[in-house]
Order: sequence, then structure tokens, then C-alpha cells
Amino acid sequence: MTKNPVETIEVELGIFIRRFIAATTNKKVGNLDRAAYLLLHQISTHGSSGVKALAEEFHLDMSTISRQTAALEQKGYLYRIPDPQDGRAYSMQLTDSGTAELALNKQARLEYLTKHLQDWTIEDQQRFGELLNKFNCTF
Amino acid sequence: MTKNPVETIEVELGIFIRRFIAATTNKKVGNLDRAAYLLLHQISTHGSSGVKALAEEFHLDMSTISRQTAALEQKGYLYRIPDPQDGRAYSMQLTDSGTAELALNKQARLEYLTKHLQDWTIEDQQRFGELLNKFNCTF
DNA sequence: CTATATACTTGCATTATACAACTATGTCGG
DNA sequence: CCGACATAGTTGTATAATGCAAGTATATAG
Repeated sequence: MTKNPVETIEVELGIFIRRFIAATTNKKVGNLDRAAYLLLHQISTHGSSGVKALAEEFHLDMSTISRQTAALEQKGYLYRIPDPQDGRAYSMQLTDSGTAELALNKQARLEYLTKHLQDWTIEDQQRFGELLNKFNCTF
Repeated sequence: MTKNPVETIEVELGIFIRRFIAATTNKKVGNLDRAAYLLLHQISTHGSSGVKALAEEFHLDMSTISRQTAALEQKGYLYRIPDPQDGRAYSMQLTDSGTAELALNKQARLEYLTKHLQDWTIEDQQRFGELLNKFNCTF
């Protein structure tokens, strides 16, 4: 039974997901768990955003995002700006403290990844990044 | 700010994880959720195995695996064989029904993936599989 | 034989999540 | 302008996955 490439990808994705989730669920780097990190990262790189937009981006319920952002606001990592056009809406922005915490986290994650990829050639690293991006674009 | 490859991988992994989890959490293909599928897959491809070994493989608590396997046993997808050497231990084996259910699931997942990868060249598919495998090996 | 370790199960608390109900604001058709 | 409906967000509640701690039964070491 020789495997076709898609089958290999299926198996490896399964292994990857299971390990990655195990390695990152309920674990914090500094003060941020995975969900919080991704939220701050999204706001930081794609600009301020409301609860609804974030919920759509993450394919999560608005109530979930509402609680997560409330927690991050509580910790002082972001603040809300009332939308001048729409009295119901807010948009979230990182505070300086949130920006700093995000940077610390990103740093730690990059170091971890760099260590894992230290034996890879630059070409393989680039190729992997490109293919991951390509894969993400098909979602 | 030009990104180094590791940074690209970090970002893309974040996007990937979030989407993949959103797409597969609390969703079942047939009768199997993600955890159940991976458990059956592990037993099927790596041979019968006890609760402790599975817990280590998945980096989960034994209690979690104990409940998951009990549920799968309840559904008739696997059965326990008492370890003849050790009265405390069992090993799990797939039943015919479990094997069939796993095959159905795998089929569905492959079709889904194939659809997502339909515009990729065979070379890119192979390369992605290889790199994922290489990445998993560094864990 | 006793003490300790191990494989597994079960009880309990925590957490992330979805769904539904609710509030407040906006929009549209008359 | 008003009433009906839509929308952004919050909060209450239920569910499910998980970890930890305690318990059971068996093994092993001194």
C-alpha cells in the first residue's frame, strides 16, 4: 500500500495537530495563553477590530470573543474605542502593555520554533512557510 | 521589516491552528470526533496499546484516555485484552466495527483534503507531506 | 510480609465553548 | 416620525474535554 501524497499529509496533519494542541493548550507563555496570543496578534497585525469581526476571523461565537476580550481588557492589554458611527459597536486597540506582552510572547515562540528548525536548511524553512501559507489560503 | 522564514512559519502555524481547530472541534465525521479518530488511528497503525502508552503518545492525562477508550468500547469500536503478564494492564484492539468506522472516517477526511489540494501540483503535495513529517520528527 | 510502585478508574473542579435570551442601538418602510 | 426588524455586544446556562487527586487492584522489592 503505497501512500499518495494526500494520504501522507492527512496522517502528518493528524500527528501535528495532536502534538501542537497538547503542547500549547492550557500553557501560557508569560501571561498569554494561545487564544489570547492569537487575539492580540490579530489586532496588532490587522488593525483594531470589533467583537463581531474577530469572531468571524476565528470562526468562534461572539460570546466567546466577548469574554476573551473582556479578560484582556481587565488585564490592561487592550482598550475599547466606541465606534463614532455606531453606538452599539466598539473597536479594540492594544495598550502599550499589551503590545509589550505580545512582543515578549512572539519572541519566546520564535526562539522555540528556531530551536526546532535549527537543523533545517533555509530553503526548507522558506518552502515550508510558503506551503503552509498556500495551505491556509485554501481554507 | 522583512520576515525571516521562521517568522513566516510562526505566523502561518498560528493561522493554521486556529482554523483547523475551529473546523474540527465539536464536529464529527460519521460517529467519530477528532480525538476518537486519532485514538483509533493510533491503535490501528501502531498496534494494540494500553491506556498509559496512549496517554504518553498523546501527551494527555491517563484519566482522559481512560474515559475516551471506555466510550469507544461502549460504542463497540474497540475491546480490551487483559495483559497475561500483568493483571493491572489491558491492551486495546479495534473491533471489525471500529476498523470499518475508522476506514469511513479516513475516506471522508481524504476526500476533504483532496478537494482542498486539488489545485496543487503533485510535487508541492509531496513536498508539503515531507516537510510536515520532518517538522513532526523534531517534536 | 510489609511497603512502595504501577495501571487504571472515578470524583470533582476548571475551562472553553455554543446557544439562547437580553439590552441597546441602528435602519427601513410606511 | 413610528413601528418592525436587524445588528453589536453581553450575560446566563449547559455541555464537553481536561487535569488533579483519591481510590482500587495488582505487582515488586526488601
